[in-house]
Amino acid sequence: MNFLTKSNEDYLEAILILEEKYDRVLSVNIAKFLNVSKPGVNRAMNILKENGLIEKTDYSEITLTTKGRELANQVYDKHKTIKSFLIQLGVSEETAENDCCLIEHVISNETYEKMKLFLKKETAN
Amino acid sequence: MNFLTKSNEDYLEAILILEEKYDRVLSVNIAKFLNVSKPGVNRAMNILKENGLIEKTDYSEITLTTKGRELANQVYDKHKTIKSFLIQLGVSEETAENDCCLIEHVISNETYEKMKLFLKKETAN
DNA sequence: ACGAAAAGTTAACATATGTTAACATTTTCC
DNA sequence: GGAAAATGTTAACATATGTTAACTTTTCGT
Repeated sequence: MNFLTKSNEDYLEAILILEEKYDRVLSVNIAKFLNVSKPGVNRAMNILKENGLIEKTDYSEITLTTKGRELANQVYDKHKTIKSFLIQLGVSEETAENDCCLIEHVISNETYEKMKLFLKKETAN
Repeated sequence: MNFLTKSNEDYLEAILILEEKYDRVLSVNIAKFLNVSKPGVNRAMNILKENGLIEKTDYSEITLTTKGRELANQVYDKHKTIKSFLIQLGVSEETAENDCCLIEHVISNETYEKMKLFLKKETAN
């Protein structure tokens, strides 16, 4: 799907989620949201920036570029779809949330498509 | 489920699979099977040995201990169940094989149980 | 506006995992 | 039995990712 590592995909996704929730996104918010250290966030932001996915200067807040927002949305959509799929399977909301974070990084597009198909069928009833 | 990393779980599983197929398991077979280098196998074997999961001396073949075999079977069972689940979902055999290798390392027990339940229901028809 | 608190950065370190190159040992086969 | 091939090991390196400690910059409150 893209050129980011799992970890950086998570950072990117977190920015989108936090942006929807608050007016601006600070490193410290990402750190708290993902339960990682501030230097961890800092390094990830540099990588996202190098890849043209966010805009940021030293000590500034973080904003998604158009490209970054698109990619983040793709990742987040996948996240939400897999979560719904797991819930449909009978998994609890909490576990679904945890597991989908991990599954979203490893499954093929084919499996992802089949999950969407399954959801469509089940929801039709 | 256990104390091994994903990677070492893969190495352990590979030993079980190769053991079923051939009379004895050599490092080079594992390297070919997993598509990794010989030093990679060597290091992993040392870790498995330290954890009492395999028996091996320098330059010797590799055998699973009772504990190692049990754990390998647990991992492999999970592998096979997830693969069946994906195939039941409509995923191709090849993709199912690839994806289950990755999924098996990340899903919770709860999700795993739901997959088994789903399979049981579907197979009942 | 200034000092304290909060946030961000940098440097140094740790671990997991993969690699290649070089070397050691074992196996195979004439 | 000895040389060549196969296999195994070690060392050195690379990358991804997380950490803590120390420092810098910004923000906030009075």
